[in-house]
Amino acid sequence: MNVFNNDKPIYLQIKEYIEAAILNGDLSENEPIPSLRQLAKDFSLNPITIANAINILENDDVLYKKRGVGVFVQKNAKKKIVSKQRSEFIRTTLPQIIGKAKLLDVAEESITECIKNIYGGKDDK
Amino acid sequence: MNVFNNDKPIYLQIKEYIEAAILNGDLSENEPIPSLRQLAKDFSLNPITIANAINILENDDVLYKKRGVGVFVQKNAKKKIVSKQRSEFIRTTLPQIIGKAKLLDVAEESITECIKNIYGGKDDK
Amino acid sequence: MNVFNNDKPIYLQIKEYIEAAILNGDLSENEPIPSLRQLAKDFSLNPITIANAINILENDDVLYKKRGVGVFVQKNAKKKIVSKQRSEFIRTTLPQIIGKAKLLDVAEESITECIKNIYGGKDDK
Amino acid sequence: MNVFNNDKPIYLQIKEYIEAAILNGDLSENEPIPSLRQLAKDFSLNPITIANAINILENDDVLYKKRGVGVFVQKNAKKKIVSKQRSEFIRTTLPQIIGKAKLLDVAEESITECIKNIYGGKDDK
DNA sequence: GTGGTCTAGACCACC
DNA sequence: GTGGTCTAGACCACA
Repeated sequence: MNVFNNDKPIYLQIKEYIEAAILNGDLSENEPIPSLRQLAKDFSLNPITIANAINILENDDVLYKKRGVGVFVQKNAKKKIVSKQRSEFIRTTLPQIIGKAKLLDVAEESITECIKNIYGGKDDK
Repeated sequence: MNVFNNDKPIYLQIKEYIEAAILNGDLSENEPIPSLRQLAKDFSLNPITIANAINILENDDVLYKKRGVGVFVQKNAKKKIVSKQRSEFIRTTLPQIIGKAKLLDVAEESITECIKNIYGGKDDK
Repeated sequence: MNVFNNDKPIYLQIKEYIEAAILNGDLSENEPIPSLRQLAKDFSLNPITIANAINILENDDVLYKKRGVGVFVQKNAKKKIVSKQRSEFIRTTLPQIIGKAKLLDVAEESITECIKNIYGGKDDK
Repeated sequence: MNVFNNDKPIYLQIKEYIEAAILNGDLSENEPIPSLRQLAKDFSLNPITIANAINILENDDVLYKKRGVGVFVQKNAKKKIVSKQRSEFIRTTLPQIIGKAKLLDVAEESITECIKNIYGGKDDK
């Protein structure tokens, strides 16, 4: 019935959904996104909930609005999203996780091994 | 002004704070932790919030209460915390995070550097 | 991306743009202004929005239309605009703004400097 | 019936009301402001409308929230409000107004005289 | 058609 | 008690 995770506000999930759509190219720069009401209908949500998500992305310089016309994807939106998430990740998530690892006595090698597995072998890329 | 992250319930942050204090040895097994009121004062929090965190840890068998005396760290509390969390951490959290790092194009070196910073030199401790 | 201020209706911004063009001589009396379609194209706007602005200025006796020919600047348009606005400006807007400046502790010099910048040297024009 | 100006969104008027209350000392730094629901009742507004205003001020670093406790005035809120409004004023309003004055052929002296009147004589302060 | 704002009323987690 | 979120439905200005 509900595609949304109950642990997070829906508007944040919508925000992430839009970001993902931009990142994978479903929404192109300088192109309009579906109208607020359309999205609300698609997700069976109140338009305000959608507006909430869009306003955050407008603040983040990922979307812009044209009065009476619609909502558009900013130029370089992709770059902005990635760089914002990356800096946030390096500043906050990463030290937090590594700190927890240390507290849990996770061997340094366990982590580096995990990195190697995921980042691929020497000439994987 | 506020040492707490507004995205997480404060009682969970208190719980994690106490766990961390046990893991890194600030709180020793069979020793009392600071009184509920003391903690509440230290963090400028409602005692109920502290009690909430303590009750969870009592349920987890990490703390135990002596009526009229105080709250104590269980024997083997460290082991309990670690064993409860480490395997899941290595199995789930770690790959998830490293995966996200790769998605965000975080340089492998950024991660290893962070590890060095937190884990410190080999005989740091 | 967007030359327009989102806080004001675009048609008002267009109206002010045309008035300014008349005041500073870019549009001369009894001469035609660019066609509605041209303006719409120039600003990437819906022609209706332009028409809206023009209609207001027609009502104000600043522009007049010749059917099938175009839109023209009225004789004495400049005078009309100025007389309509100047006395009110000096009587109301100016003291209001200077009052606000004082409230905000804006240095008197900041204002006089701004005046110099915009009014230019005495024989600037 | 309605103390609010219909030309502006109510939530902006509430925002300005709170800012004014901070500026004139009715709300002190590090002190809580009336609860969202109280304000809603006082103004006969929907709590969401109040929340809207408060969220903007939180973003502006003028207010901060404590979960389940209330909303508080930031340290230096006064300074922040003034400096923000001042820079905005100097950057935007001032050049706009002076520009309009020039278009309207307002004599430079009319402006400087107005400034003198409002900023006071030489040793007014 | 578009987005912006507001209401009334509800339920939630948290302190 | 606090703020956070969501709905359903309404009315507005604007393009």
